[in-house]
Amino acid sequence: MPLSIATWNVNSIRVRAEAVLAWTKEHQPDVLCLQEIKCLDEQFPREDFERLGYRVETWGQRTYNGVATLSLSPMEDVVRGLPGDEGEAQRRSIAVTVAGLRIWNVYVPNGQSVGSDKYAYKLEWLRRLREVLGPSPRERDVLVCGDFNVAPEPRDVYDAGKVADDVLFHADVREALSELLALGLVDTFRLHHDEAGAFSWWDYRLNAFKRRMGFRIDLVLASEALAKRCSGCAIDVEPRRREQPSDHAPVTATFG
DNA sequence: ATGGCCAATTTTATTGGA
Repeated sequence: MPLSIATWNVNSIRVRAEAVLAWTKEHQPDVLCLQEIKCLDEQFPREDFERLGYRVETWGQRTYNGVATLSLSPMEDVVRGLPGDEGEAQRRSIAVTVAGLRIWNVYVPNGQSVGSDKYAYKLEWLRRLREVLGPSPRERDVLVCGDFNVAPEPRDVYDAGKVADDVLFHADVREALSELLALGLVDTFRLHHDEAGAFSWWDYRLNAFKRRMGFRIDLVLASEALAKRCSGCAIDVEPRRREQPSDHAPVTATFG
């Protein structure tokens, strides 16, 4: 049975509720992973999505971060956060199981600037994600999707020379992403597209979207067994063209 | 030229994002 999984950093669900609801109604992904909901669990517009047939699991926080996973089918074994999170930790991940498929929804830290404390936290967070996934991608069907805040390769940024020291493309974070992939995960977009210039995020400043100055940092990673059944992966840039958009575009992968 | 925009809160500035 075909299954579609979408991931979208919405940059505040309260500002974007109408746009996200319209997109969800139009595309009806089986599972929708949202990042940067920027609200408490009780502020999430749960009922609006339930009216579209979705179950809703949130891991929100005030002001920053926050993730939510929505599913047309029941979700089991919901795990909020990562091992090692402190009591007041940033809320950046939620894992659920849908039809036997383990789905991690992640919002990897941005890192602010190379060499900063936040950059160290980004690398440490990626290490903890790798540890919690452990050998699972080789043992079962696993998806890890979300905003990774890392562009994997030169063809995933608008100008690899210009952004070599960018916090989204620096060698250190790309190495950390490589180590995650080495667990047995596949970047599903690259199963179906070889071209450069396909991006999922554009800075609000600099007129970056119109100038095609983007990064592909929103990814759907699939365990190798699952990747064999991946029938497509696409970035939908339409929502980014509209009024008051998120700075990220949604990415949808489908499995046969 | 190293900034510009956007969202939330601490709101007429500041912080963080990416």
